[in-house]
Parts: sequence; structure tokens; C-alpha cells
Amino acid sequence: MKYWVEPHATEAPSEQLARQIRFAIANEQLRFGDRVPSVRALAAEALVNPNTVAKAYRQLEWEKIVESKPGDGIFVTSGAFEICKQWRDGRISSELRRALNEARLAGIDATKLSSWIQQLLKEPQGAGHEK
Amino acid sequence: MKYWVEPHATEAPSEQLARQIRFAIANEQLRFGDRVPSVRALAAEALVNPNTVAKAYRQLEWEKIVESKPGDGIFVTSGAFEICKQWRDGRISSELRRALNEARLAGIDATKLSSWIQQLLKEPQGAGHEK
Amino acid sequence: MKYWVEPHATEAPSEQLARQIRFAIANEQLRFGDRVPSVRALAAEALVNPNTVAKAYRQLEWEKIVESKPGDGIFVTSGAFEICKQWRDGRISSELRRALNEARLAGIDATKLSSWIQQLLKEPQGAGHEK
Amino acid sequence: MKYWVEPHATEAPSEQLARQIRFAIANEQLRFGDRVPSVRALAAEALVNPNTVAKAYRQLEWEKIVESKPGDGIFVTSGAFEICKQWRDGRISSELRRALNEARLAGIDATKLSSWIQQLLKEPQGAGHEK
DNA sequence: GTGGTCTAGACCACC
DNA sequence: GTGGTCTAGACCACG
Repeated sequence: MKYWVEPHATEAPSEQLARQIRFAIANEQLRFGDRVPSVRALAAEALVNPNTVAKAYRQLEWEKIVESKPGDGIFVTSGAFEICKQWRDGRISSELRRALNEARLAGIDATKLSSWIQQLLKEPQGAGHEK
Repeated sequence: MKYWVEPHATEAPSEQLARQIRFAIANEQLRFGDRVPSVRALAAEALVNPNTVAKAYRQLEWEKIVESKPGDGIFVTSGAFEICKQWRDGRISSELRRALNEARLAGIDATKLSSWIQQLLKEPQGAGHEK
Repeated sequence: MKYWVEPHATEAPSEQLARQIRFAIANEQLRFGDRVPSVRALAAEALVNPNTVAKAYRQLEWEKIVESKPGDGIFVTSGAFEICKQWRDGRISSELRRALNEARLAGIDATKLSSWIQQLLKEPQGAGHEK
Repeated sequence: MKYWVEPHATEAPSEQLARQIRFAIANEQLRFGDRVPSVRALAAEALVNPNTVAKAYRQLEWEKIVESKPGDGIFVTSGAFEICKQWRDGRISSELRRALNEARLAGIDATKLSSWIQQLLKEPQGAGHEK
């Protein structure tokens, strides 16, 4: 799993990290009992300050998605999978709804919109991310 | 045309307003020479501080989309339509790309994704926005 | 004597252990010349890392409450009883003062406070601790 | 109302501030709709870093005790009083229980303990705080 | 003025 | 090594 942060995105860096962890759990790339990346390791990988990672984990902790064992690490909880799967579905569907609604409000006609979507769905999109 | 602001959206209030103006121009709901709503009127309608509206207009002015005639009002420029249409297409396509890419990263499989999109495209979505 | 650690208490684990040893000496459950539990034994009993126990003993040694005889064990010193008795009285009285003062600052009225204390003093409280 | 922080207490500074706010609400010194001290003002009064205050308020916010209106201030919610009253009673009673239980474990006999408590309850304790 | 976020770096305690 | 907290200071956006 790769984690990264787009520094200039509208989504705050700590939110981006929290989201990526939730996705990884919903994906079963991280499972119950797994240790999530250490604060310092993730900070180094994502090129952010350790405090930013700590904030993301703090958020995930009170969502009962991870559990901190000081001096040991931070671990995926037993309920995390369900929480993250639901969160992911709600998130994605709401993002799609927002984008489609915005397109409509912007006056994009249905034909053009469908053709754009078809094209975007076919895009390879590679293994990484695009800005 | 209705303008409104979602106070808790990730998009800043002044950005929401600027975007809605750009869409209105791309839609030809506002045309070259039209007077845009006054700062106070728009502030009242969107329930935001006049400073927030002023900031949106400052941005649009800087983009040569509107032109301020002190003591008279703020008007749509001659080049506005082209600028806004291009901005709109870029914006919508990038928002769609972002949403679809996020869905992919979230591990939503293609079938589920297509079915979601079909369903969302059929939604009535009313005439305005739903809060 | 039983030793244990509440992992989520505000008092650090090593402090909890040191305190329990001091209490045991003040109680004369441990006396001059007695061998205190070995680092490993205490670590196993209290379910903590041996380093944590070692730290507690280092502290007690520095306070001249115990004395390490390398290759033999760790022993209660001759002055330990007096030191621990004084420490205990200061500690308990200061903890009580703190709790009562906090109650006052919290706006608990004197009647309610007295009634709580009466009730708590009557509680059986068992022989050990309740987790 | 005065707020202050004991820098060397076991309770973290941000926790001390959060507690004092909860007490003030339980006491009805702060009521529904009241604006709590601004981050910067409270930081100045309590001689801590603004981030520390912000952390305390963040905590209170997700306990639904206060509500943040960015650019305006932070306000006591409608449910805050009940939440804080319950929190206060639980907190005080548990602190008292802890102190009394520790006294028992420390081997303080009941007579001595009662006499200490009587004495402490009579202490004036002034208007401020004691370290 | 308000709160919110991030960066940077220090200190502490536990493993 | 681990997480947790605090300090300090910068930047952003809204009122």
C-alpha cells in the first residue's frame, strides 16, 4: 500500500491520510489486528509532519477504527472493516452525486455528460494517482 | 437564478459563489453587459457576510469575468462567456475524474460503480439544490 | 501482596508499581531486609514490560527505599519504613485534598459531597482492586 | 470565571482546560448560547499555547458540549448542561472513590481517614487554587 | 477580530 | 523503536 498527500488539494492532509487508511481497511488491505504504519513512517512516506499523521490517527481512533497501544503501535480494531466499508460507500456515492449534480447545475447536457463519463471510465488511470 | 452557500462544504463560501456566477455565465443565464447582483443583495440571498461576496467578485474581476463600474454596479465582460465555458468544462471534467478515480482507489468494483452512476443519472434532482 | 497496573490510568505504570511497593513497606507487608519481587516476576505479575519494573526499582533505589545486591536480589533498606510511612501520609492526604478541592471547584454542594463520602466509606471494596 | 493551568500536574493542560469549562457549564456559569472564551484569550489567561486551548475545545466539540462557528466564536450547545452535570458527578465521585480506595490500600485506618476528611472539609480553601 | 490547519522541534513514557 | 503532548509560529478564510 502506498500513501501520499496532495498538499494543495481542498481536502486537508490529515483528512487525506485518514481517508486512505479507511479505504485500505474497506479493501481488506489492512485487517483486524494489523498494525498501521507508524506515525513517523507514514509521515516520511507521505512527506508530511508527524503531527499531521497523529491527527489523522486520532480521528480514526475515536471512530473506533484503530486502537493505540502507546509504545507498541496503532492497530486495526475488530469493527473497523464494517465501519470503513459503510463509510466508503457513503463517501463515494455522495462524491459522485455531488459531481453529477454540479454538472447538471453547470448546464452540461446529458449527452455530453454521459460521453464524458464513458470516456473517464475507460481511462487506464495507471497504478498511482494523478493530480 | 438562485445563489446559495453550503456553509459546511469543503469549498470555501466565496468560491462557491464565484463558481455559481461562472456557471450562470457559461449557461448564458448571465450575458455580456448584464449587471450581476449587488454585493449586499447577494450577501442577503446567500446568507453570508458581504465581505465574502466582495471577495468572490474580486476574484472574478481579476479573471476578467466581471468589471466593476464604481457607483454603478458590476457587469459581465465581453470575454466572460468563453472564459466561463472553458472553466466550466475543465472543472466538471476534473471533478468527475476525481470522483471516479477516488472510487477506483477505494476499491469499488466497476460493476457497482456503473450501477451507481446509472442510478444517480436517473435521479430527478429537482430544480435547485437540496440541503 | 498483589501488584497490578492499570494501563490506562493517568499515573504512569512505573509510578503505580513504585507506589504499591511504598505502600507495602508502610504497611509492614514488606520489612527491612525482605527481598522484593524480582524484576521478571513483578513484570509477569503486573503484565508490564520488565523495563517498566526496572524503572520503578531504580526510582526506589534512588530514594534509598530498596537496595540492589547484584546477583542476589533487591532488598528493603533499614530506613525504608519511615520514608514510606511519611510518603504515604503525604500522598494520601494530598490526594484527598485534591479530590475535595476539585469537588468544591466543580460546584458540588457540601451536603451532597458529605453524603457521597459517607456512602463511599461504607462500600465494601473487597480485598483487592476492582478492574 | 477564572481559568488556569497547573503545568506540572498529571492531568494534561488541555484536559485541565476542558474540565474547567465542563465545570463552568455544570455550574451554570456558562449557559446555552454563551460564547466561551476565545482561543487566544483563554491561551493568554491560562498561560498556555493557543494550540493547547484549541485542542481542549476540539475535545469539547465532539462531546457536543460546544459548537464552533468559524470566524465568530465557540458557543455552548443546548445539551451541554446535562452532559456536563453528568460528567461532573461521575468524575467527582470516581475521583473520591479512587482517593478513598487508595487510602485503604495504603493501610490508612478508618479512624485516621475520617479525621483527615473532617479536617479537609473544614479547610477554607480560599477562592483560588492550591498547588 | 474569530477558529482551523499545518510545520517544526522538544520532551516524556513505554516497548 | 513506539505514540502523546506541548510550544512556537505561520498561513488561510470568514466576520
